[in-house]
Amino acid sequence: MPRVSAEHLERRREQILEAALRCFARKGFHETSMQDVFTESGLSAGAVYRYFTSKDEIIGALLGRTMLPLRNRLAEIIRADPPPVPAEVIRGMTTEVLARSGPNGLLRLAPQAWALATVQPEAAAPVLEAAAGVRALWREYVLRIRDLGWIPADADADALAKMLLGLMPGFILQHLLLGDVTPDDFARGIELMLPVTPPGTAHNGPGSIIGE
Amino acid sequence: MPRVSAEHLERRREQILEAALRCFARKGFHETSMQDVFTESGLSAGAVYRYFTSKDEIIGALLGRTMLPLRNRLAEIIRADPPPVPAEVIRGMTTEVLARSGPNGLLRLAPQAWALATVQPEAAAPVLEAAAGVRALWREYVLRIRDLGWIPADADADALAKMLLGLMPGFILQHLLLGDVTPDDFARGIELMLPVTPPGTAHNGPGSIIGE
Amino acid sequence: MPRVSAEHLERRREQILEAALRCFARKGFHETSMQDVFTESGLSAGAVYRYFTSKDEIIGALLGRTMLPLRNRLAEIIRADPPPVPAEVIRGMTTEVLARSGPNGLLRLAPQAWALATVQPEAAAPVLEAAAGVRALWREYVLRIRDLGWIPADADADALAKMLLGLMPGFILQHLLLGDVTPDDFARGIELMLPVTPPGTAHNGPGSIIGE
Amino acid sequence: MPRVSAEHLERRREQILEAALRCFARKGFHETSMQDVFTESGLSAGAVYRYFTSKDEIIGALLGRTMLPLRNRLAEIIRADPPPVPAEVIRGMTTEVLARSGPNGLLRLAPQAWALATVQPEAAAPVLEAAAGVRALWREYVLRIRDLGWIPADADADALAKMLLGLMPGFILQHLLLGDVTPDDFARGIELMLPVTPPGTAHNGPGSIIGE
DNA sequence: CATGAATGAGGCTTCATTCAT
DNA sequence: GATGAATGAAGCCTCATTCAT
Repeated sequence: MPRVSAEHLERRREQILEAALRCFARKGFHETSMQDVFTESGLSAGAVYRYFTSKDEIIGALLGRTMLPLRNRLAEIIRADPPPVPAEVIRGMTTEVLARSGPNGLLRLAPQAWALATVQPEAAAPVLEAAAGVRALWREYVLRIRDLGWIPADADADALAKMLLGLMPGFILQHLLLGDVTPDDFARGIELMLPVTPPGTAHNGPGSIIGE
Repeated sequence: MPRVSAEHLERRREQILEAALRCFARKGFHETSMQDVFTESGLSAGAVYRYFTSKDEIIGALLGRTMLPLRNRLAEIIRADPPPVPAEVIRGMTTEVLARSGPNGLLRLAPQAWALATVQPEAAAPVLEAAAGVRALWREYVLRIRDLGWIPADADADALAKMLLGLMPGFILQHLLLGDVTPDDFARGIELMLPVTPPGTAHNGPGSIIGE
Repeated sequence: MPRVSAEHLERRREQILEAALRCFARKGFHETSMQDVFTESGLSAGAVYRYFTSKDEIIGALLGRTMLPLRNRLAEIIRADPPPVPAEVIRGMTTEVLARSGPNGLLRLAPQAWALATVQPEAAAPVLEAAAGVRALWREYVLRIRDLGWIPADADADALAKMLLGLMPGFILQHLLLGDVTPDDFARGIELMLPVTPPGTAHNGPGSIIGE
Repeated sequence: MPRVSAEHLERRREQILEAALRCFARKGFHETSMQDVFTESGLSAGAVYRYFTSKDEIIGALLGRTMLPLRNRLAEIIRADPPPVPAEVIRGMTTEVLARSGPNGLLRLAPQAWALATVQPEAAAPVLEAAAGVRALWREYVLRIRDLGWIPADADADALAKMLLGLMPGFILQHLLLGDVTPDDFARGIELMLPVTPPGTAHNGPGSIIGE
């Protein structure tokens, strides 16, 4: 019964990863013991080790996913036609951050993923990949609105992509640590800084993409 | 060697803190053992524990300082008269990041500090304080240039401060992890987004503050 | 070897406790390292710590038992019908001391238990309880022989119980330290001091006065 | 200046021993660190180590003294002429125990001394010596009252001495641990057990020796 | 497949003692 | 003589991982 096994295997892995995510979000990678994961997942040590060969593998499996919700959301947002103005993209992204920062939210792991990547070359790979992927999307967006003439034709797309990407950690951290930032704060900030108005549209350009 | 000066004591604390910083920057808080710190500092276990009562206390002493170079630099930059344009402030800050990200650079600890604060309430205090302090400086800057008429009089100073503060983690991370961002990238990005031209000045406004 | 019986668990606890007892009897609580206990028990550190959360808990588990053999023996002795004369009770108790003072004898721990209780409030509880329990038995015995008319009806049962209880530490210490006391010594001493003869048995009834 | 030096030396030693006694009485030998002794004595590490070569030496110096007050008192009491009756001797001794069980009282160390002697051959010597000395005094007393005809001429002096000596640890422990025994309790107990009435004297024989 | 008891290296910290000043 | 900073061995305990059942 290969299919059933594979399914079962996958389901178990998910069960473990979700339990581990809750633990890690609560206590951090190092303060979480495997015992915590066993307890949270309701599985035994042997069971968990049947699906993952080590704690690091569990962390690794989670590491790559950390930025996934943001990446997916960004892809979705910027590929709308016509594309939203920058402020709306930012609003969409920050709203996503809020939605994914709960006890089960992958984004809770983001700061830990960054810290780990800073210090463990082998842990860095999935994080770097994710970052590069998000950055590529920002670049795609910048190119698109540059083509649309919303920003100067000689605007440095790479530099702008780096900066826009760079906005997200700051929002995540301020949300997680200070808890007093809203999507509106960043959206308004961007609006002020990059007050794009698509030619021939009303003052606010395309409508909000939130909940779209 | 008894009866030493208070100065000597302070120097020892610094010696330990610097050694610990190097270790932590290299391996992270958790992967660094106290033995590593003893070795790196050239002191014995007993000596180190004469000055700090625990590993956590060493981490704590470092945590509060992590953002200090940025904070000091920002204060220095924004209080120039006349104040630099945003792009130049950003250039100054990002340049500072580069300067303080070496093996002894406190900023190497920033991501770990964030991660820790996310997960350990008692470690969070110094980090939050530091963040609040830097944000207050950004706010001060925004108010100043708003008063100067460089940005609209109805600009939301708080929101803008949050966004500008939010730029720094993104730069730090991209520098530490991807290593391919330059002060120029962010400065140009900002210039594009917030192309302030102080009334009555030449195109580029106040000169670069780098190296000032 | 998972899924073992509760009985197995209990046996392991006993195994550890017995090993610890041997160590403690030999070297004392403080001079015994946990490593000693691991070695003596033939278990690993992790195994021992699965059953006891700390060295103090092991000591505590032993502390309460220290006086148990004496308490049980005393209960057994005094509840005989008719009760033995005081000298015989003392002989029985001191004989028990001798029997339980070997390398595995709980009584070897008694002096350490007393010393610890003297100095660590949290360790005192089980010791005090045990002492109170034994004293209550002595009081029960005194009341019983008073009712039988072996001692004066106005004899202070509490005072006498305190004194009889007080005899045991002195025997234990002299046995453990000087090694030259026998049950006979104390039995004869008591016989001389409290020469009870149940009425109708011999010519010397209770309350007979020495030197008369 | 040899005399001054010797005096000074002795005074310092006493200062240290008294401080150590307070510490040991409070926390026990092992829980007391040398640092505690430095602090309590107001001396530096170097100073203390000038007068004692090790912690064990300090403990040893105290160990021998532990029973000294009892021994001295017993000698004083039993050598009165005529000797007090047993109940009064016991009353005198237990009263002494009460007087020497305060925070500076050497008797506070007795249980620890016994425990240590039980386990460390080299620490046992002074304790055994002290015990033997006190026992010899009891024997002397027994012989004396036997000669006076207060107890049967064929009474086993050694056995009785062992038993009387054996009473003291029991009183000390009950006082230190349970705190509810009085000299009266033991005196009355003994009176009941060994109601000596010196021939030709009033009911109570020689008066109380307390405070004599 | 699952269980969970067992392993043991390694982490943090204490503390008696020394010795340069 | 006095000081107290420094030493470093050794202690207690945790925890990722394995494997007999």
